[in-house]
Amino acid sequence: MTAAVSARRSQTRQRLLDAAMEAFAEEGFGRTTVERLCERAGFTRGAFYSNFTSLDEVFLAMWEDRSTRMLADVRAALAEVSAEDPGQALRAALAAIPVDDAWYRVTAEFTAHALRNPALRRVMAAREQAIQDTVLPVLVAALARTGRQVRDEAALGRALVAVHDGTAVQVLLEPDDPGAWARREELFMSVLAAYSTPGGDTRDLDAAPGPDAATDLLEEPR
Amino acid sequence: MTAAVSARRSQTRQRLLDAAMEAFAEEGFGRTTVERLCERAGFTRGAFYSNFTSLDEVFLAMWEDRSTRMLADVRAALAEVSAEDPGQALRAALAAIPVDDAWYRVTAEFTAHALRNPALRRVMAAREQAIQDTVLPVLVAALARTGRQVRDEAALGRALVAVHDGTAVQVLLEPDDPGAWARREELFMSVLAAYSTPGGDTRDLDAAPGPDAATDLLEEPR
DNA sequence: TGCATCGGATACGTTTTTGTATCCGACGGG
DNA sequence: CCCGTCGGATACAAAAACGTATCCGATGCA
Repeated sequence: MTAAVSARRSQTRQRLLDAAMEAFAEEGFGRTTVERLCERAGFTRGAFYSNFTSLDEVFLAMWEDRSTRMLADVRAALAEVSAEDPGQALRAALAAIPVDDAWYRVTAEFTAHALRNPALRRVMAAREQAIQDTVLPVLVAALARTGRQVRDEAALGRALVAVHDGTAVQVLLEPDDPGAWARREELFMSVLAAYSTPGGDTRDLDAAPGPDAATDLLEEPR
Repeated sequence: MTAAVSARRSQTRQRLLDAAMEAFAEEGFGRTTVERLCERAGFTRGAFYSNFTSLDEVFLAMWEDRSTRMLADVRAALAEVSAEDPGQALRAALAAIPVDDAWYRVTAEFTAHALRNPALRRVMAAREQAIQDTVLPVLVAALARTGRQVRDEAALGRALVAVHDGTAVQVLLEPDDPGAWARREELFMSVLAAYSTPGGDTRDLDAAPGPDAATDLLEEPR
């Protein structure tokens, strides 16, 4: 009964979600119409309204679907290389979080959308937290293996996400610039270095080098 | 003749552009209709089609208008504090480039749009370059005054822009988190420190500390 | 084999949005 | 003071998008 029939249902639902991803990426969320979305999926509007109630709903469902899948990929990729050095661990994480044209377009619009909707804001914040929770432990462990200690994991996590987002646009906006990728990695490494200290042991925190030290240095020219 | 009459014209044009900014920010570019845009501006569609040919055109014109204005603000703000230390110079620049909710929404969508349109991509790239050209000299000078030298200005410029973009979202997405702003500044300072070396003189570049050093350090655990 | 259910298609009327073609009033020149 | 031009409003027709109400076929169960 519900076994095969519901399988069919979730199949069409998925096809609709996939079509949504395509459509939103190519035409933009706002300019996408229910009709054209259904054309892509090979269904009629009837199917759509049977599975969803609005484009907004699909947007959210699709974004969650995709980013959940992506997070799983990252987890899987990191599980394998977790025993290497920080540079390699970071590169593995970067490789697993693809800098994808289409996905970036969609996420950019979703972000804009989320900035207008508190509920969506929370969804995005939670997702970012999940990404940090996945990536940080591996990175911290790899750093520790080289005798480096992270002082403020939360700050490092946020910094890495910010750098990822910021550099991803640059890379995508200038696909011809070959140096873009190198600069991106360079920045990542710098941040990793700046937010960790060489000491395996916890020395006096206030005196330790790191971001705070940099701030102090720059604040008071001497 | 054309003096007062064209003044009137450019006035309404500007009011339309301002209304576009509002509308795109609140409703999103895609969901904005010519009609509603005109309502905000207090005109009819007639006025719109007399000044523009499509929403896309307005989008571009409006974005260029706003970002040009913003760049002028930055220039003005930096002209005043250029004699201070790097920290203050950076903060001045950050203050002049406002992290504005509405503007961010619009820019996010514009970016997504630009990723689909080569011409717009070039517009955005040029704008980023202009921002870097405005901010970097001041920053480099301020750093030099404290005896610090920037090794790769282009790389630093890109890094700063990336960090700005990346942290701006975070700050906006979590307006309640008081630590967000502090973390943002911390990251900026770290980058500034990582991309400059303490030597006022140019030593052997390959041996100097900095991003490359960090990369090397992390790549080969020892 | 017949029946009930469920997923999706079809068909329909309605509302929005669009773009243009035409009109009106104001302002500048003679 | 009258005329021409220009900016914007009005009016109109066409098209697009919507959401629902209804129908049809397939699948699962008795």
